[in-house]
Amino acid sequence: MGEKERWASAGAGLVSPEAATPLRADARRNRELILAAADEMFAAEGVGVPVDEIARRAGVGAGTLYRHFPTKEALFEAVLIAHMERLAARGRELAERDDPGVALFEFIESLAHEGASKKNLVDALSGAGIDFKASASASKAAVEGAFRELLLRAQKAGTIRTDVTVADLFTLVMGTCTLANPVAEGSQARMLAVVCAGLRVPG
Amino acid sequence: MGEKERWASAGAGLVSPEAATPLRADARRNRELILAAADEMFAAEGVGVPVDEIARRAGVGAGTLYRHFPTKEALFEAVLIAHMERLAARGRELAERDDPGVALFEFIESLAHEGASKKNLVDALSGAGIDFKASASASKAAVEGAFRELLLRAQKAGTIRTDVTVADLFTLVMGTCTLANPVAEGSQARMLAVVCAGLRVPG
DNA sequence: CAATATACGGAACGAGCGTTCCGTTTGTCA
DNA sequence: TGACAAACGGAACGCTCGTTCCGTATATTG
Repeated sequence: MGEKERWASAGAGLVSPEAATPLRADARRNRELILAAADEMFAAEGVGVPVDEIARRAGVGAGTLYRHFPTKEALFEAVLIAHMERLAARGRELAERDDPGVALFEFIESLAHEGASKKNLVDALSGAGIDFKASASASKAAVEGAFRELLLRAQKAGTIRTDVTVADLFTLVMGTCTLANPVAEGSQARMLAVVCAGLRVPG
Repeated sequence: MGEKERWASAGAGLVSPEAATPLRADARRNRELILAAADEMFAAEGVGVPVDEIARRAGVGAGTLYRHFPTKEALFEAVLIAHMERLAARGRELAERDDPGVALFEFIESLAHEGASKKNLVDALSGAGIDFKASASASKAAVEGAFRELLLRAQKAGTIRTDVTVADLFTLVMGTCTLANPVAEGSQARMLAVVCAGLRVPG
């Protein structure tokens, strides 16, 4: 009774209007704790972390976690959506900039920064074995849309070579994140420098 | 007894001299079938494939598989070593070339080609959560050594910017492989073009 | 403060998968 | 060809992990 629907709207996050019955205070607090814990754990250990561990980290029982997110995948999606919405917002903000070239480069940097050591986000954005449904794919589309506009503008301005696609860039930038271990200091910066240099129109 | 030792030398593959007791004919044949099946399955489905499925694909029982490779990880390692040895050989071959720049670019292409749609190799080479022991890390070192020499020569020749490291390049190139789905035709080629362009010394 | 729906915790269940065990088959060698 | 070690197949075991269930606790409302 009504629980499925609450889940659905909760999954959509900031997008939909508030659910019919507002959550009880402790429930809302726990929901946030779970999301925060999941974000950290997924980022640190990958999607393989046991659900119980996330629950423990959040200081709640497994049952509580499942009350809020009916499935591990749903939890994962909720975490991703938060990241993607932040990214999309950043993209829209950069679209206002004057120089399309530096706007694109700054977005690329944000992308890399957000994705660093978050293999989940990386996999999700590059589409590796993760199939989105409904709200999640909408968020992904928002990110891609913002990125596409930035790229197009920079290409029209003559700063960027015209043969690369949004998907190419996604993969390239995300690739620099898959190995974000603190091993090599400045490694990611150097890689991004190479990519950005390679993007400029030759000559 | 003596089985552990046979495993050890079998794991080292082409490197060590032949084991004391030569394998029976059917055993040798099955070993090859298992390796071939594992290579295909790992490449297609990732390291998550059940061992039983590999055994079935190879047309043997699970027990047989475990007789040859005492652990799933051992099987995985054996597959990887084969790939790495091929790569290292290619690197040594290219080190003979006249133009250090094109030699490096050709090696990068080989690397990308070998790694395409083989997430296992990608993860292994970039060091993502896979810890090698003994022979495997030797193979990895061989690949890295060959790569390092090619890079150094090209940098000395003034073709390649001097701030990038072998590790950077590994990550960058492997990044172009993580999404090798047949979605975008020519995507990998374009990405490699960007990377190679970015590697050249500016000006 | 009492009544009640809401939410909680954690034990228990079941599926999937790596690994082992053992009775049976087959290659090898005299 | 007969005997024996080597190798085989696949059922069975145990562990991990996602998910469910239910008795208990607590926020909310009048």
